[in-house]
Amino acid sequence: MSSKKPTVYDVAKEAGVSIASVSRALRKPESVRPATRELIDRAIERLGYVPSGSAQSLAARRTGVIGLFMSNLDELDDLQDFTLSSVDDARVKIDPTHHTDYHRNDSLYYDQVLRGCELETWRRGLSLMVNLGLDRNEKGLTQLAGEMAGKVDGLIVMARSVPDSTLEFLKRRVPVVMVADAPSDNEAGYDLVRVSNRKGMRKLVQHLIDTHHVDDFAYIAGPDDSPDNHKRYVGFCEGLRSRDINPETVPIYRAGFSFTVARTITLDMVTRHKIPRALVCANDQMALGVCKALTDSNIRIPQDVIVTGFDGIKESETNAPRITTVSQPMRNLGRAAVSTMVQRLENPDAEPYAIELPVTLLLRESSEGEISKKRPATNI
Amino acid sequence: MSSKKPTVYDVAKEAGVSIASVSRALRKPESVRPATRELIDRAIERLGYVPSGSAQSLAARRTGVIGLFMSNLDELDDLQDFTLSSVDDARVKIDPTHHTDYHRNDSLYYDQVLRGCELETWRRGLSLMVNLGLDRNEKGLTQLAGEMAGKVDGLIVMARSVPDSTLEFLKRRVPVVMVADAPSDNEAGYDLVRVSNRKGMRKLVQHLIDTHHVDDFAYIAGPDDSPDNHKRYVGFCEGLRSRDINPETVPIYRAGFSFTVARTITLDMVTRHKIPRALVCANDQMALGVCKALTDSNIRIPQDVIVTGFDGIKESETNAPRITTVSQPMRNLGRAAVSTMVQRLENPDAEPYAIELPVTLLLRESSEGEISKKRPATNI
DNA sequence: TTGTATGCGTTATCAG
DNA sequence: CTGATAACGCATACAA
Repeated sequence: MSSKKPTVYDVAKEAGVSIASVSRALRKPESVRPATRELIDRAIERLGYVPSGSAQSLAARRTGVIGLFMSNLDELDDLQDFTLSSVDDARVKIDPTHHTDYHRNDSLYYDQVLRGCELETWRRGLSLMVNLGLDRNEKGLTQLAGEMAGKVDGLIVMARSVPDSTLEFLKRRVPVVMVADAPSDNEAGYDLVRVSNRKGMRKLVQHLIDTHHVDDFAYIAGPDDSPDNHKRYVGFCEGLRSRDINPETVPIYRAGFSFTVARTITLDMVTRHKIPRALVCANDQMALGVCKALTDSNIRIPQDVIVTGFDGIKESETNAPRITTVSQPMRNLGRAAVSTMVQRLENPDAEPYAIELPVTLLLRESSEGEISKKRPATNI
Repeated sequence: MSSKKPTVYDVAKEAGVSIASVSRALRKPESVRPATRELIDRAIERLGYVPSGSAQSLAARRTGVIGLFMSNLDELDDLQDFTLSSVDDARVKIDPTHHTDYHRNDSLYYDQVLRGCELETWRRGLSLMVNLGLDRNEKGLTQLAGEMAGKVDGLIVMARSVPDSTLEFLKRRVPVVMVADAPSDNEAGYDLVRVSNRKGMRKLVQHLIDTHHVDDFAYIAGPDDSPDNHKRYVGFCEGLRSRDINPETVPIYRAGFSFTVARTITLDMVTRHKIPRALVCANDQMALGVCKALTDSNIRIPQDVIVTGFDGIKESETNAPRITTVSQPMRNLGRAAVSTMVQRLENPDAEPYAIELPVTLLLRESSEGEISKKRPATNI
């Protein structure tokens, strides 16, 4: 319809005032006489004027946008070229089996954190810009993240989605908040939002020992380069030591956070009759794989073997039996990240923040056996 | 560290060239002599220069950002004020029962569409800006969406997340792509991306009649103001008529897409002994509610009653029995929306697009009974 | 190929 | 309270 987007000039002319007044009427309405304000509002209404975000940002030196950078690479697996076509019919498909495509489960984790970011930015009147960092090489990643950094006031980065060098680069331009556990605590000049991996795992282990008198463990670990994985293992050891069990007596199996690998490993354990009383897994996916293997081998959970996970993904709850796990406050991770970023923006020179969110140990059938049905636990 | 962010001027000075060359070196590297390009690249590197997105957008008259506006209001229910605190411990909770908080299932739908948008914007080198439109009144909504419209090249709007008036307003400023079915086809001046609701439901009904000889239906409908719901019902009727069944003989129950309401309704039907051979639901949540009610009443699915859903959410697959449903290509909805927007931006004066994505009828145990285990169906 | 100058649409500073 | 006017950081047509 209208050929060009109206600008302040158009509005000013239409209202018979100067552009300065228009700007004021929008930003500080009380600083302009009601009569003229009325005039301006009308003009705006008539023209359908909407301020240009770019110009606003440029002049005000802030965008009101916070960036979220995530990687989760498994997306690439099923990223086929997509083109619009006119196919338009309903296909029929007999759906023969349960799709155990657990490989995409961490997407769910990201979704939740993302949702938390959306909520908190919304609540604060900010916008959220989301960018995936997929298959690119480091140079491409840096460039992509750089472009983003140019468009936002601050960047929230999910764990391990960019290499350290890129992070260094980004930090030079905008404040960065990492959502992740970090190798050492006061690592670098960025803020940190994380969960109590260590304490959660420790408490879990102590519970198994105190309540179920477990003294025969095995640990299914994630990838070595994952700080989360590391912290959980540390917590695991702490728990053991606190009850006078030497962690070095406990076998560790590395399954890289993978359902399939965990399953294979467990099947192998079954074959070799080397099954412990409790299998503690560094995440839920692996716990699910372990359960699958055990169930298929007619080994009872938890009567024969106790299985535990970590994260609290949906499947840990829909699985049979439901899996005892340490649930992360994923939504709140996102909200905390945004809140931290806002603080940082308001206070650029403060010391690096490092906030740690509490986790919740969820005791369920995979360790407790039958649980009496009380009222549902509230969850956040 | 560095007090101010470097600009083109800084780079130009550092490299001993003009700002134009710097700009060119970034935009069209081949249009600048390798030697000077090298010079510039070095300077950029040294200064850690990142172009200002705002300035770029302002000068280039495009932002490279696409906006996604969603509403899903159930978020508000659990949106408590969130503040950073130093709570830092692991809580323990006995998790006594399966949380059937199905009320949050459509979040999953949104997540998937969103994910599709992320993928496609990424693939095209664009950015995605996400905004929630929560509890605001119409005026607030319009303002929020308006602000967003000022920051993006185009706006993708999820079904029913803004009132029509707001839509009209937005359309005056940026191209709009709706993700939704629409009451009448060539409704207004915006583009449309939707799925074959009608055809999917029709095919489902025909299958039930042809294969299972069902001649005794009941229909569990969603909210009246949902075009999706409406189209599905139309398809339902078409399917019946195509097999010489008069749709008017089929009772309709309105459950507003709600698990709980559907469950209640079904329990009532059980009490009154008015259970048909097949219960066709307008979405999966309701189908899940129906199943719950039937199972609790010791009624067998599908031997006694066939139950079907629509959407293909995760729970339709993890439920026991798995629910026959018409699955929507949610990811592709997002990707199609972005693709459509890109086309629109390249071709502003084209006729309104209206693309319709095919759905897939997934036959599962809630209608078929035991299904032989073949290889898993591939899903996109 | 490279440099100069102008415009993009707002905000903000100063006078009036 | 209102109106000129100078940034804001970059792209680009035009000149050199």
